[in-house]
Amino acid sequence: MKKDRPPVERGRPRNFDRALALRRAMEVFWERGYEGTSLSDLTEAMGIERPSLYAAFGCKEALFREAVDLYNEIEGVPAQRVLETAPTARQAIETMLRDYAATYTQAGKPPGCMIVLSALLGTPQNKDVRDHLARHRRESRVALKARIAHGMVEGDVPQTADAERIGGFYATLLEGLSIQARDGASRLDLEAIIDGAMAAWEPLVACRKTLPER
Amino acid sequence: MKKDRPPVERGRPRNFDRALALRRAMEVFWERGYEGTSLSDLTEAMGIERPSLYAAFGCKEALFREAVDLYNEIEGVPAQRVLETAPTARQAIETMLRDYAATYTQAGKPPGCMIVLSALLGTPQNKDVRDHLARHRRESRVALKARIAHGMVEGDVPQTADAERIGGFYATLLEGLSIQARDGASRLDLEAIIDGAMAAWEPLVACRKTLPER
DNA sequence: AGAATTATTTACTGATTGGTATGAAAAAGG
DNA sequence: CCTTTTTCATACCAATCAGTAAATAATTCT
Repeated sequence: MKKDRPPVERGRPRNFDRALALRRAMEVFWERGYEGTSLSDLTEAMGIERPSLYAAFGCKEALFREAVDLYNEIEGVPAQRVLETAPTARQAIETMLRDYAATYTQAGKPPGCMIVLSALLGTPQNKDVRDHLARHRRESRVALKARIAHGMVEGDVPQTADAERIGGFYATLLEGLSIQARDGASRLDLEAIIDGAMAAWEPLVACRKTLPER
Repeated sequence: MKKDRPPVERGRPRNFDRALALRRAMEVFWERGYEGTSLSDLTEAMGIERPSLYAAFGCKEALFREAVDLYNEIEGVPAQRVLETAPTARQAIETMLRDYAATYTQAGKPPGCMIVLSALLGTPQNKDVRDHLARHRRESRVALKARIAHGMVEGDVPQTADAERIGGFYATLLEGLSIQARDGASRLDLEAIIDGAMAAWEPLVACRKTLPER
């Protein structure tokens, strides 16, 4: 029968919003990278205590992977989807690049791509995390090249084009855009770079694939 | 009776090979990044004990900056110099890109560019280190754009070209190459991407600068 | 209502971080 | 030779790292 509970109640117990907490975690990882984010950074941003974090997400690495998945769903999938919906390979790639340029420079969110930036280098013991992101990037490159190959089947890209080279080129540029964004480039800056990259389309697809010499 | 000596001289002669130790430190930072490298990693690689490191280099950040300078001298300056020596802007940029492609994939050395990769994201307290590298990257971009503008003066690039856009494009691609290299791309892979980027040269320089609408 | 269960918080773990104090060894100077 | 100065290595520092144990508060189920 203690009716007089202390007015200063330190922790009010309530179920926290797991999805919201994950979003907050994503933003911190996106901003600081995997190794640059401490558990204290996470709990503070997520508004929960440490044991709640571990109960809900397992460990730091598992939380990061969930955050990456969420990032991919929110920022990556929409930009990737246009690879399927656009009528030509050229439109698909240009639209994808411009979509990414927009997501890389959203106000109030960290610049650049989380999957590109958040675990590039680090200690040997976090190699799994880096490999995980590298696998994501690899899938993106494969999808890009596949879209060009698809254009060759559909006829909007010459049969003689080198899908591997063209895809590698645009994938490289796309990943470079993340660094530009981190270095302060605005959306318009990125758009100008994409203008340049798209000016390359015609000579790129016109260039015949050079057969391996053997 | 104490002899008058220069005030707290920092660079006293050491028994170990300072230049060699610095090279070793550079390689570790290059491989693992600034925050991914611990003092223990450094002392082990450098073959010296911790107090010797501090006596010779000051602190971790100062050592990193010296390592960056050394990296730039060994790997960066030679590739940059061609911007001055090549007869045309196009040759300058193509040669530079291919030189970098070679340095990014040297056997026995970490792939990619230390200045691009080794401190992109991290904790707020290391912001100075990231800014230091960002300044290096900015200078590279400026030099690239200046070389194109120089070509416009010399006549090998049309007066109507947009040096800002073209330079931004090639700088972005160059930084993307570092990530490709980290993801396992070979020198030939990078060369193929550069082939694509150079195929873009003609339409790029032919594209008139779009005046700002105001 | 009261017991059982679930959440959540405080406070802690051992390991590791960047950075030093201290004392031994070696060299230099007389 | 002995003393003074310089260089190195052991051992330590407080702070922070990721991860937990134990205890307390709130909710659920009778």
